[in-house]
Amino acid sequence: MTETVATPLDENRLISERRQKLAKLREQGNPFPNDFKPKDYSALLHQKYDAFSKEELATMDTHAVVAGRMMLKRVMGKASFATIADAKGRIQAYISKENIGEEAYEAFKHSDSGDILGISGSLMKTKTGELSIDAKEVRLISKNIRPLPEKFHGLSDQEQRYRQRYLDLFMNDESKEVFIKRSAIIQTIRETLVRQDYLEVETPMMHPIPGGATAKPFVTHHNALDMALFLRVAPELYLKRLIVGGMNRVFEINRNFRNEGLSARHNPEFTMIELYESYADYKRMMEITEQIVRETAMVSVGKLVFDYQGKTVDLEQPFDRLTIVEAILKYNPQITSEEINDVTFLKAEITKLTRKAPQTDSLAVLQLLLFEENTEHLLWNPTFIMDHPIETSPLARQSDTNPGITERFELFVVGRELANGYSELNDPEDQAARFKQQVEQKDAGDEEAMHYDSDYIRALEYAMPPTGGLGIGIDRLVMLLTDSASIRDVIFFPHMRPE
RNA sequence: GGAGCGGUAGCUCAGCCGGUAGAGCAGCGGACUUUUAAUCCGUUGGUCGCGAGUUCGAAUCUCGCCCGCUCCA
Repeated sequence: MTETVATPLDENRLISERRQKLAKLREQGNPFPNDFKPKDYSALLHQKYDAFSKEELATMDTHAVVAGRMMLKRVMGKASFATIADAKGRIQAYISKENIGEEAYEAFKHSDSGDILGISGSLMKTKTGELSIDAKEVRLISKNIRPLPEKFHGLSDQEQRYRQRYLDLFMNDESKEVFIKRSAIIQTIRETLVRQDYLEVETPMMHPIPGGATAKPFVTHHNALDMALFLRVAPELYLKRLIVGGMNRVFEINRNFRNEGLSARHNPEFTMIELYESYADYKRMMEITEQIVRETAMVSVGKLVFDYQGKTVDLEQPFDRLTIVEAILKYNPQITSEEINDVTFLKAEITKLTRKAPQTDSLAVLQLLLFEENTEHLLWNPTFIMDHPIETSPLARQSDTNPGITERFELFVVGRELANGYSELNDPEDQAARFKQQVEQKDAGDEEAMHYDSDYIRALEYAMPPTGGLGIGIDRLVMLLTDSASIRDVIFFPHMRPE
């Protein structure tokens, strides 16, 4: 397309050798032709023909046409073997001078690993029984001018795997497998919800008022309107406007953006599913969470009891349901039921663990802080934690029986938060008061506190049906179900500092 | 933000009690018509992450910076 050669990133001798080869190929024709149409996938050929013997194959009509990247090449004089990788696997090609002609064979000998080749011929078995295409035609489809990583050890440099994901994908089958599973997991969630009469929707990614989660947003600027816009930290407030509008069951699978640090569990943009169901509550949301986790596990792992990072996770048993207080007591037997309700004790304990004194006197908030410090990381098998304090749950409905507590849960698996759900707050006056509290916190210097969203209050004033809402971190779910240690292993292009 | 580990040929790695860089694979040339990381012979290839310092001499020691990984906040 373009004639100008951009500054090469890392031009070296091996590349310039191949550029010369490419120049020669250009003299003989187009090294990037687009008239070769593969008709077969390697994996399907294996499925179809692996069972036949060498002799049976010889009598059958087995013509096949494949295209793919040459991963390995073994030249032995007048005959060669090449391993061709296509989208669904690998197949070996037997390429002999006798069958493809002197000129084509010479050209093949000068091909490089990483070249994309088109091969047609009939299926045969070698004397060791490997199904191979006995090539009648071998064509260069697309010339590779960069040397491939080592054929035995492959590409193992983590940094390069993330920065050059395409290399990782064709060099490491396990990596490709993770992303295929990721897609299947998302597809399964869609199907599960659509089957239950949910509608998939899209709401703005750019918000004039950031909201829906306590998090620091990214800011950008709209030139024509000359105003600040925030990349969304959550779609929640827009999805609930749709509930007000009478869309009974909605979900959205999309990106959220949070302006915080990077880690093995955090990428600045990450994928969440949020769903809202009218006339449901947080208990129904716990049920649907269990259903989604189990169905996606069956699709990607194939079973409900499996290992994550060398330790068994059991998704088969009903997920444990504990209040924050129950969880602390269960996992910290040295703490008594008197101490757990003693503000002075809680403050001292938290100060000991975090080396700084908590800024609150609220019993429920102190219990939550202690939970985060000494219990959260211990919750290996799936556990719903319930009864979150009203102060830290500004969008959740207050308990009818337990003032100061909301009808909320978080699901923890392998020591990490995986999902968060609640009965939604649909009382516009209560919501307005909660927003005001958030604004006070923001004014006091809390960068993560929410803004007052008067348009959202207006929406609630038109009456929102009682609603259950749920958010599941897709990246973390995929990590769990693909045994991935880092979020970077389940995101194609994780955020990296510039090279 | 802090601590630890790492960055050496295209890739995977060795060398690190200082003496001016090595292997395997890949590449190039040659032999070879059933290989499987093919084999055999020959051969090319390096700002040792970047910058300063110590030293007669630094991949190696010291300091600063950059990038990555892990853990912690």
